[in-house]
Amino acid sequence: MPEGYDKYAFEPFAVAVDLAVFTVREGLLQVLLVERGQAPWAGHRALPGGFVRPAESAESAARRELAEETGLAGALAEAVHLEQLATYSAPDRDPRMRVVSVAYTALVPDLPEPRGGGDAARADWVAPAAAGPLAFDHAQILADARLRIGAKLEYTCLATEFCPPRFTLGELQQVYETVWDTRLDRPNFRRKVLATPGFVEPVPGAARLTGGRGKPAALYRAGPATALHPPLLRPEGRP
Amino acid sequence: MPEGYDKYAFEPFAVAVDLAVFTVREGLLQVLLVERGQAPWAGHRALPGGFVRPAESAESAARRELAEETGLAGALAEAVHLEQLATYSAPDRDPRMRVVSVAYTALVPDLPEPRGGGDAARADWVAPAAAGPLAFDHAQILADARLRIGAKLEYTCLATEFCPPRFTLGELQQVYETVWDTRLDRPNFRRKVLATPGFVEPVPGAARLTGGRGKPAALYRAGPATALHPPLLRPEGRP
DNA sequence: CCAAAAGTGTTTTTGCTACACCCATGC
DNA sequence: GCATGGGTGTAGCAAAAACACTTTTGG
Repeated sequence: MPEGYDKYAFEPFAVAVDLAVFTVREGLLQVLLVERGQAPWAGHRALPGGFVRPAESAESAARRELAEETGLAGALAEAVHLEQLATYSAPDRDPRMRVVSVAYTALVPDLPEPRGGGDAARADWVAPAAAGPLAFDHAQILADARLRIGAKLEYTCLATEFCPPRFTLGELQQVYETVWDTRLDRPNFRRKVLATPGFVEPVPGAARLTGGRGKPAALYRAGPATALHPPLLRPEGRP
Repeated sequence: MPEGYDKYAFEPFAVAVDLAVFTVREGLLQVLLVERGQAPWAGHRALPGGFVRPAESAESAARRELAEETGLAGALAEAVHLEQLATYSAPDRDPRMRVVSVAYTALVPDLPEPRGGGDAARADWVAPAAAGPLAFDHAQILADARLRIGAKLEYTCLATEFCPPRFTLGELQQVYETVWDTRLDRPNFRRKVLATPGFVEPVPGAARLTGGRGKPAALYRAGPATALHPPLLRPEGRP
């Protein structure tokens, strides 16, 4: 680009962010979706998102939108795991103008009801299978995000992001079982998790909690580790 | 965005692609870099790249730039492994205007000399450590790309992308050793690779080849598999 | 007492590591 | 012959799968 380049010479690009915010609720992996009130794709569900402002990065925009859509307070919103997924740039993905969208994946624990914020009518937790046709290329983004999460559970400590600050190993196992849609052997799962230094730490004050009937479970919190060595492979070769 | 939104109201964004093209040459992992002839960052090396045109996607732009910079013919350029890495969007990453860059990673076998094409003076293969300070945030992009490649060798069949169409298991092992900067046990490596269905296939016509002295090695080609189950973990916990 | 969920122990199997060893070629 | 790189065999160890079993709660 030469010095005297005219930055207004071309049809301009807009840069947006789209968010795939996941949680585990009622034994299902659910995603936060908004209902579009206006054309195009009026009446369809869509991923929450918005445009990147002139002075902010895509990551900042994503975190701002996340706070708006989930209604989380600032300090809480900053603790949420947010990760860039991919960028979608097909020339015709938005009929209004050329929009390049940077998609992010966020993982949150089971929150109180989401607040519909910003320009979107309301935001709801929906199981991806029951979402119906999505606006734009959001079905593709959602599918990519789902694949990525499943893969990352294998070799990172990401699963704890779905859990509240204090959780039981049973809850953690349910996260894996929900995301992978498999059953895991409890004794073996337990050993694997506890054998990985820094994955989870026991809460020292002998605290316990019961999820109904059954023996009370010990409480853990997320540890400082971020990677899982060796990985926790999902059973895949077996029926 | 309301219907009557003025697409020219804001300072426009430009969308670019940057390419981290890797190869394994002379026992080193090398990357394709161009030398910048003009400000900003004149005289510094940079990743090859360019702007996304109004009618193309970022992926198309990346493939176009790849063909231009490497001088590969069309059919060959399409076979090259090209993968989106991440998008870099810090507001001040380019002093001229707001540029959001979608970075791609490409893996190519040891090619004949690269051709300097397009607006860049010339392109050269350089070992990342010997590249000197890079323009813009390209050092960050390069570091991210390097990490990603190392990780992907563990659980994908990507290593074959560094090899010519017909290769020996010794060459494949050298790819791993070069990227990971470790030594691997030949018998065990061999077994792992051959035990993974679809990773490599023997070239049936008992073809062989010698890289100098020593026993001639059997030739293989890349198989249809794309993932590695179980993964080929790099020795990391051991001295 | 029974069901349900947490937690412990044990056996079997698998896969990986680390070597030792043979084969074919150039010098 | 000998150095060099390709290819095969094998013993030992360690992790993981499968499953039996005990513990502690609610009804």
